[in-house]
Amino acid sequence: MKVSRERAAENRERVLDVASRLFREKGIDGIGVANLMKEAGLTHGGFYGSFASKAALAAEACERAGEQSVRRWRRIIDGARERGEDPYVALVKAYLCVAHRDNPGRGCMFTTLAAEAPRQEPELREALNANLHGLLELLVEVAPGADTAAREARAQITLSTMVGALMLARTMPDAAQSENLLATARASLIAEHGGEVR
Amino acid sequence: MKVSRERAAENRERVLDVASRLFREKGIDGIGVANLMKEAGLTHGGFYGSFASKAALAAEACERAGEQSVRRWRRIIDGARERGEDPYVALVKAYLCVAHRDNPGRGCMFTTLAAEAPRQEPELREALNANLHGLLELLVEVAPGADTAAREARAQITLSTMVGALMLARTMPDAAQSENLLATARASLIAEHGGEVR
DNA sequence: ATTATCTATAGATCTATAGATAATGC
DNA sequence: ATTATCTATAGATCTATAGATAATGC
Repeated sequence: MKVSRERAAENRERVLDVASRLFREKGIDGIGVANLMKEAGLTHGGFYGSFASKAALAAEACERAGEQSVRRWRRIIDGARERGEDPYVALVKAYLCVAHRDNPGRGCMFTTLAAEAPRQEPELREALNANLHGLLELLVEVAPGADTAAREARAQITLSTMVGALMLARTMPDAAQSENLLATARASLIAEHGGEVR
Repeated sequence: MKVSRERAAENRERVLDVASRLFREKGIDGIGVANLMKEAGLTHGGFYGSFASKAALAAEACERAGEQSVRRWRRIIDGARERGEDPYVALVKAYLCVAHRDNPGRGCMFTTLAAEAPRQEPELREALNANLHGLLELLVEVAPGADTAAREARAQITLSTMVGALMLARTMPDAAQSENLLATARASLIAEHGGEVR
């Protein structure tokens, strides 16, 4: 049951897309090649025609997830500017929301894969590091602060707070408490806007 | 080769201690019962005399890690007060340091196990939630803020920032950048002390 | 006699590969 | 003829259990 070259390329893309979601949802050790391929509508053995190994797929899936993440942040920034809104506030609101908390498979890699990254291949760790610098760069562009140094510091702190708050919000079984934590972090980061706390 | 009842209890404790370290270092799926027992100086089969299952061990190891973490924070707070230092500042400095970054096996569970907790048994998730509330309680006690509500908010934000910053610091392969991020987060949280930013 | 621990193994799962199959693309 | 995908399987590893062993503790 061979398919056209074009269809084969589509299949490879679909495997990558499924992998980037399932690795975030279940962890890299939490999903096997066979089940991953089944989810993409293909069989186990076909995998090794498109990828050298599971580790190579994981690294490529993380690269892709990181690039998508940066593009998404870019769109949020541009969209906010077009509407005359503050892009920093828009980013914080988009990150610290219930939909992001409840969809780890499509969300920020740091909250789902950073803890296991040190045990993975260098290529995967590099993908995470590239994503980290990509997001920090965008944050420096929009973060409040008098000079570049202040904005760089603000970017690091904001990303740290957002990553931590999302993870803690996912830890809380009580929905009201979880939403309260998200709201508190959101309010605090947005209050920093303009460089002073009211 | 049977051992005394007392020695058997010691052995069980050692397995728990090894597990609480190795699970944090390698993830719960990252270390098997056989290797874990070998690390504790026992054989694979002996495990099931002390624990009902690997999942039961994981939950108990997390409970223990959480309790140790809370006791450690308590000691830092009490020690700082005895020396006339600010306990909030002492906690932030102890958490956001290079030694903690480089020793995930003995450090905060949220940075190592929170991402895989949703896929584990309810008992383990409950252990993480209990730890979260235990640490927040201590932070509310020492955090800056005019009233209880302000201190509760400050506690949630500080813990979020610390957890996120430690994870991002572990992601950076460049040691100088990583230490810079830790220092920035530390300075920012400590600057909040007293309730205002200078 | 009881029981903590050991050896050995069943059964499941996982990554990767070998060889077969059948449709594409020259 | 080439090649994308499939079936089948090798070899490793993992959890859990069964039965043996030997020291403890009545």
